[in-house]
Amino acid sequence: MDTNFDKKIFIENFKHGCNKIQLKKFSKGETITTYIQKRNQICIVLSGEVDLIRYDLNGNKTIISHFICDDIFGEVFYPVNTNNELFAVACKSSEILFFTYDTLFTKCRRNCDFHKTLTSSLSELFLEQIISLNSRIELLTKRSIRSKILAYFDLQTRGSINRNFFMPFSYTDLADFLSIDRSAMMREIKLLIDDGFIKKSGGKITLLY
Amino acid sequence: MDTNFDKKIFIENFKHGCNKIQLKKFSKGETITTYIQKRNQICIVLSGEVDLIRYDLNGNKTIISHFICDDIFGEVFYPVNTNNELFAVACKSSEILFFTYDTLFTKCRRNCDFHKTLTSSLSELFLEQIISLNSRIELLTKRSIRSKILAYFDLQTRGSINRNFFMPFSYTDLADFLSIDRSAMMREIKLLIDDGFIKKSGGKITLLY
DNA sequence: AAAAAACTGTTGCAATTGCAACAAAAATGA
DNA sequence: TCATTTTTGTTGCAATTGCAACAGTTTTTT
Repeated sequence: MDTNFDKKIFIENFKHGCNKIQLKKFSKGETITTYIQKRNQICIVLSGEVDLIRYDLNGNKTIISHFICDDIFGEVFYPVNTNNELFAVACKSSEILFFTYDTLFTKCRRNCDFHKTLTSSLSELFLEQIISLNSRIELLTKRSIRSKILAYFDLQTRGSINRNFFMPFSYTDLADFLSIDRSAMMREIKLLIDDGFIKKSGGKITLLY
Repeated sequence: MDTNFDKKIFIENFKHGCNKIQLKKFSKGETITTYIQKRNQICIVLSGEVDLIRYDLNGNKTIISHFICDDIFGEVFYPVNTNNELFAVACKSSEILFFTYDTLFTKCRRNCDFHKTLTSSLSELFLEQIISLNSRIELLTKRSIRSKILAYFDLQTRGSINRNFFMPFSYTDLADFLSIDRSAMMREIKLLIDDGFIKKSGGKITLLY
């Protein structure tokens, strides 16, 4: 993700003591936050990676989303859901910025510049988030495994001249992301190779069409 | 959708002549806009309803999303896509507010209050949008037709005491929204009725579990 | 009021997809 | 370094799902 969001300004301002925002560090496996309604918490990933996890009534674990640097997450982005709790867990050691949504629209005691920056940066971040959600929906609404895969590959090669890319995560995770069975996905990828649509060596995929 | 977005202020300010924002009316079937990259257009539905439509290479029509009052749409929310064009079309006679994303961060000639309101309202609208996209993803990632339907019904009955609701759109459209075959969906709904999970009379659904 | 269009309800059949299960390879970590 | 865990790759089989097709309703248009 390539935002205009200026991390340096954030951290700089943070150091100068805005009292409404907190920066915390987490090591791998630590729970960053649980999604509790009405706390209005917003989190931004400054470094590291974060999984958003749900445990359903049967105890099954699902990774709902995966956040990387500059991504924004928090319970305010989710519809009210009484059925099951969501957890944000650090996959790597990560630095996370915390604040509440209300914070943005009230001035802090020092009336710091941070708030002004934050408010305008936030629209930018929200927008990035919307684009990324829309593109995931675009993939999820494809009606077959083949078209899901191709659409994903296509998205990854946008802007590349050679029409190739390296998988940003494992095939197991890709199946999860596209909400399809892993083995069925692997089968379909093999068929795509046999049909001469793509080439694959390890994590490198090249489109041939 | 229940936003804090204050339409009255918008329109009031518009009348007072902010030169960066346009209000246009469309009658049913009219094309409101085509999604052309780099124009950075943002639209807000003040009244009426709007479909976002894609025609793919085979000429198949897909309704990608359906916007109602207070919803926000525009090409800035979509990833770059060279394959096929998107069209926003009025389903009913509609009033739409137009402006560009850049507009928000530059003052208009009159330095009007509108901009201030708009900027802060916008975060609110963006947030609503993110919540609604997340909840759609939640539905789309369910692995079976039955669980998709139940999750949708569940979402609709949130907050209702009688655990019932009226379909906000046709069953045909619901199948589209959940990205499943309509006949397969109808079959599954019948099974849910037979299994005693739900009750259905016309567009009214009651959950029995 | 009649005609046309869109939506609902249903079904048999075929195709895709998910599931279970396993071996091999790769990555992790003790 | 060796042991353990995770990921990849593969397959047969069963189940779900999509497709096609049609009749009956309802809604919209002329």
